[in-house]
Amino acid sequence: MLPPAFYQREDVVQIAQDLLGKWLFTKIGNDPITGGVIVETEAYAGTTDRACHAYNGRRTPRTETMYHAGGIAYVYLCYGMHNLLNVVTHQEGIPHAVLIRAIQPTHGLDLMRTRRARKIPLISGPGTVCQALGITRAHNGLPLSSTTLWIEDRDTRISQNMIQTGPRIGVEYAKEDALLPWRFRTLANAVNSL
DNA sequence: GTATGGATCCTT
DNA sequence: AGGATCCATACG
Repeated sequence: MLPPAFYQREDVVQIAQDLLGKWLFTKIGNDPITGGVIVETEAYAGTTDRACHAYNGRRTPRTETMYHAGGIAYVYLCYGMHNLLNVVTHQEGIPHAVLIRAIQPTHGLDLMRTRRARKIPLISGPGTVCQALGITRAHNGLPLSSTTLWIEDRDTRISQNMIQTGPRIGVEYAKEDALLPWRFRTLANAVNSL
């Protein structure tokens, strides 16, 4: 389990990179454990980031979760049909978050296949991650140290030169902030050698 | 109260 | 390239 201090650091862009190689798990009800290694993330930097839901201090029932202290899940519905999982970071009152975009599955593959009704060599895309792991808005606000949803550090190392950087997906409306290189993903060969 | 569009995914 | 699908938000 990662300590609160990991999530509560100031630099959400750094945390987004540090989350690569961490292990994300869920245990929903009586289902077996499902999970895998985080291989793609995006940073969302609060009130000054046009792509962030909390841009310009927007504070609504939905965004409220991001204003909590780092170390909990922010789950919201996107495009009317997809749950998206974020890791809340920074201190209370600062609405930073990291979107989990993809995992390399390791645990509970059969169940994840059932949930997705599809093949899962690598679970790519934030909507499909939640689908495979059974994450819904019911998990919004849950600590990432809970027994239902948690992140572990298993000393999996992703070296800096195995991380690819680029602009975030689907945020064209964010004008100049859409160009920020705040999307991070591990190269395929780094993933295969896990 | 209504209108608008989205941190997506899948099929054509 | 486009349709699905509906909540969250902004506005009046």
